[in-house]
Amino acid sequence: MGTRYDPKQFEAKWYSFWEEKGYFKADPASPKPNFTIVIPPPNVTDVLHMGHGLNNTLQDILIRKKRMEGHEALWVPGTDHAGIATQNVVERQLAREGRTRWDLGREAFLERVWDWVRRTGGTIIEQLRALGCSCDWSRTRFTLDPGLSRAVREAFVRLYEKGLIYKGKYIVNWCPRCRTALADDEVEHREHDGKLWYIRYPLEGGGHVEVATTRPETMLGDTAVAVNPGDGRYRGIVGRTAVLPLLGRRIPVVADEAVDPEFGTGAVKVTPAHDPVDYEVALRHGLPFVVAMDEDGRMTEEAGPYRGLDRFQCREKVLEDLRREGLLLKEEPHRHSVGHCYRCDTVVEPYLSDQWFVRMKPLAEPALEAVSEGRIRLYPERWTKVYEHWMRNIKDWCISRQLWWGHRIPVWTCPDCGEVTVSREDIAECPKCRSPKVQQDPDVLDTWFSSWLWPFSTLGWPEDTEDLRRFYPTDVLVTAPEILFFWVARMIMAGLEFMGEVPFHTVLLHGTVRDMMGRKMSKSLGNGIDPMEVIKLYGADALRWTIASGTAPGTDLYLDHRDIERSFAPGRNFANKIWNASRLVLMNLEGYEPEMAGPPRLEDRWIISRLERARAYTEEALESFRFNEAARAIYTFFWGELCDWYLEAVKPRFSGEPSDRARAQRTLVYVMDKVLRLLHPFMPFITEEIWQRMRPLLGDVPDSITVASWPEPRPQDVDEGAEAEMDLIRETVVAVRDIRREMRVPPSAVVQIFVRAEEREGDILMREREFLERFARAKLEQVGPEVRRPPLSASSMVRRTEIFVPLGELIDVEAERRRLERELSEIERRLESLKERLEDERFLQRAPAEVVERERRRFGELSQQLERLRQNLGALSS
RNA sequence: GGGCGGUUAGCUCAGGUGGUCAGAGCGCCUCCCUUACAAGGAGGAGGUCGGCGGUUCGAAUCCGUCACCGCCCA
Repeated sequence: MGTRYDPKQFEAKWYSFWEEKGYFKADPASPKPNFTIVIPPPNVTDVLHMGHGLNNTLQDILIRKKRMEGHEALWVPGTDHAGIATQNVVERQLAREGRTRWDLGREAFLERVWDWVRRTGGTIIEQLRALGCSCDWSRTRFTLDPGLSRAVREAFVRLYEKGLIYKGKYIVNWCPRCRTALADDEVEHREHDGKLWYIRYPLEGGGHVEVATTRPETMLGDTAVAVNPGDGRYRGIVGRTAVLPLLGRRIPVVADEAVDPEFGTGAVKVTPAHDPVDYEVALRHGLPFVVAMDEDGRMTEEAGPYRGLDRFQCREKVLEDLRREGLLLKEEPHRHSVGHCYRCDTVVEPYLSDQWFVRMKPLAEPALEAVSEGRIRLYPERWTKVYEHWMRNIKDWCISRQLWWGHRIPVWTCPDCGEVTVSREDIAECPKCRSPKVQQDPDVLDTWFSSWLWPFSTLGWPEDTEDLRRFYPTDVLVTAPEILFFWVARMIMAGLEFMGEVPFHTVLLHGTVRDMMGRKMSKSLGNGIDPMEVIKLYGADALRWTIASGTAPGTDLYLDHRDIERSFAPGRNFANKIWNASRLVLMNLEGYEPEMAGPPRLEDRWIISRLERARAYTEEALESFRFNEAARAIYTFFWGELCDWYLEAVKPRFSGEPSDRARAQRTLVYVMDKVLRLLHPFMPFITEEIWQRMRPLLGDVPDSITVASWPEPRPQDVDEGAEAEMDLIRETVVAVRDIRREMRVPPSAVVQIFVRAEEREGDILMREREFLERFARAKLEQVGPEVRRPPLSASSMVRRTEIFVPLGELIDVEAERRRLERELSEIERRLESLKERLEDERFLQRAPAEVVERERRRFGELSQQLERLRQNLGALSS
């Protein structure tokens, strides 16, 4: 074994081994209980980023633990076709060649996207392997696979037949760059410093009305001016006719509750085809809809002289013209939020168009109940409220997208007889009039319309497959809260609607990966950390460790992209510690014969007891998704107890008496085996590497730690006596070390120690004398209740035991005095506050008896210590 | 405008149900290349747990309020 941890030597090797052995492959016929996770499918366009690293590390920890616990563990991997994102990538490539998708035509374009997907779409899947993810790759799915496409059709047709899908002309969010509609939640609102312009609209028959707007270009589509019916200022003009400046269109003044009298002048322009609120107003008042802007964000015929202008150019031109005509009264700074396309960041335009919708209310109700009744639980719990609020206020879901890449809407229209056919299978002729001219709707479905089926479409739905029967519902869904509505909520609806059962019982919502400035890591900001680079430099285990120990429930993970050493070295250092501790153990296991082992010594009982406590804590923390606390429990046990104390304690025994040596070896093998198992879900590679080296000594165990059993509770291992005794030894050692350091005793010098102790403590110290002497670099001269303080000695107290270290010339009386005085004042301080409390009648009456008792005991101990300290301080002067 | 989260050591963060909980890692300082590990060992300094008010015998921990930061929804 090399002296340094070098993950490159073994990570790839073990991953191949696991795959070859088929450990990640779930068997639907197995008698074990299930544990299933479906991966939040990354976009095919994605390369692994830290967000994936976080998301998938957590899933892998859960799935590996359950696998070790003897579950039939299935983690279904796959990717999402990501309609807009993927299409954008290829469109950008085309743009570089000076072409558009229309130049190629639908078929050739799709060919090209498929080409690209086939070439690079698998990248992230390979990268997940490097991370150590134990997915069942034989079940890898893609949302455009034939099976999943069938699922989409089935879902669409069923909803259509139930009357839950309809087509209609509505105002939708339109991205003029992507040339498609977006769902409400695909729009990102951002505060923007804009302006509010005040424009004068003349009234027929004299007078005028002033309106305020943030989007003056839309006035070209105005069909009314509206005021609030309760607004006295405008009572007189309701019902009159205004003349739209620039175009001369005659438009009525109407009164509508939707108008906020506080906004601007209290009178607003109404643009029904380009504003969702105005759209509603128009319906109420029977106003016409004038589409002044087209799907590219250019002005239409209706805009008259502005026809053909881009919306932003048009705004400038309109303002200029109004100014010239003296109709632009003023402009003032105005902060408001502007919607942007979540894929390309273009400013979104409300746009009136024909779209397909899903009626959400009927789907949302059972999904809301499932969470409210606790059939699905969200962690952290606070998300429950967010979920419920959204579900109660749900709006219909616009599912059509004017894209080419995606599932084509399975609706055909016959131009001859007008028949509309919705079908699971493609049709070539109209089922009613046999016309071969039937045409399929050109639009595709929102990507989420396929991913909301993911927990069961990946298992074979709508076929009644063995996998589906066996593995649905899944258990835990691990994802980021950002897609709680996009995805999680809709999966719950789909699961209930199509499977009649919730898709998972637990949703684990983790944080976001951010940089040190709190910004979300993203490629566009250039603040990302490439997980592959981290793996190369520090190993996948180090990466996973950093993630796990940095992930408190629901909190964001902050990483420094400018100093990745700082972020990941701790994980690498821990791995190195594990590596070297294992080397020590393995180097000393020669001639290991467990049957020869003699009785356990104090440290043996102690470390086994501590192991059990660490095990219990880890278990509890993991079951409640407190990954960071589980990681910390293992870390402190391994480093702070096993390495710092136990390994040091047993070293001499390697060359000692054979039965004692065998006992030490046996304990080491036992502890290492167990702690490696506890660590395995976090650091699968290094634990496998070391476990394999120990395996010949472990007896009848599986071929891999991946399928070794998860450590079970062993309450009988907890040994409070051993823990208390070890504490005494450890504290005594620390006390002597303190004195050595304060008195600048050379590290190599051996000091003498005299201990005044009660019989019980004295016996322990005598029994563990070798141990104590080696750790403290000291010689234990005298122990007993009557031991006197030798002259020229430094002293210290461990509970009721006093330790004296005679120093002869080495003693620095002043330093010792300072040391004792420091201790003294600390004890006085604590005594003072204890005294206050114990003199407080109300405390004595109302605090639980055990608390009072504990404080009394503490007070007694401290008083005694104080007394001794004072004596020692006094002795110092003499 | 509504909702949620955060504000704890120089930095990044932990601290399930209120009573040794004032912690970890990194950084800093001192000493040590002791044959598992210098990616290490032994120690140390450093915080009135954002402000104010309240509940309580007792609050970093519960409640209210304010300030700043961030997120979500409209």
